[in-house]
Amino acid sequence: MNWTDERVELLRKLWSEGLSASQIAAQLGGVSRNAVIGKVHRLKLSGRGRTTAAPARQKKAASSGATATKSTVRAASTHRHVTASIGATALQVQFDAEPVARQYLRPVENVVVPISRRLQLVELTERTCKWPNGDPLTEEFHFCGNDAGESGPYCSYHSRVAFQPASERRRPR
DNA sequence: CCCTGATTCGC
DNA sequence: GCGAATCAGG
Repeated sequence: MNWTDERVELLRKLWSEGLSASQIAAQLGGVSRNAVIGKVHRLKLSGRGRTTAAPARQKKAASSGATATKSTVRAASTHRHVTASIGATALQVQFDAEPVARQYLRPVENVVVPISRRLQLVELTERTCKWPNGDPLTEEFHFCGNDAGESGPYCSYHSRVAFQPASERRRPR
């Protein structure tokens, strides 16, 4: 892959939008994050507000079933578009509009999908949750992307949804 | 360990 | 100019 004007332009755009080098590399395709960083420097584009950083970590996969409660309860509040940026990683984290909307229709336990990192297919790694959200034919489509550990393809939440034992299955009715 | 950007240096 | 290897840090 060579740096065509278009690719450089896209690089400039994404970099200015605050995406990390690895994410930009993923979207450009054919280049490593190092390649992106190197190019950024050569273009003298470094430093965009927040310098050095790596606070994009959604820790705690929970070791016992107790932890799961937290996220479920929290999201139940309101559907404010909490545009939380995780440090330098300007991932636009928001609550899924659809799932939250159903909340008032059925105030049952575990109905809300936890925060999604809204990753594109190319951004998935071996450790990101591959639970798909939305219609694959629309722009809205994305993957959960939260930490999936190494025990499976999904995060703790989606693992429970996907591999729900028949005994625990509550008939949605 | 995961990830982040920064620098170096052989190609 | 390019980018893998390496460094420094959260």
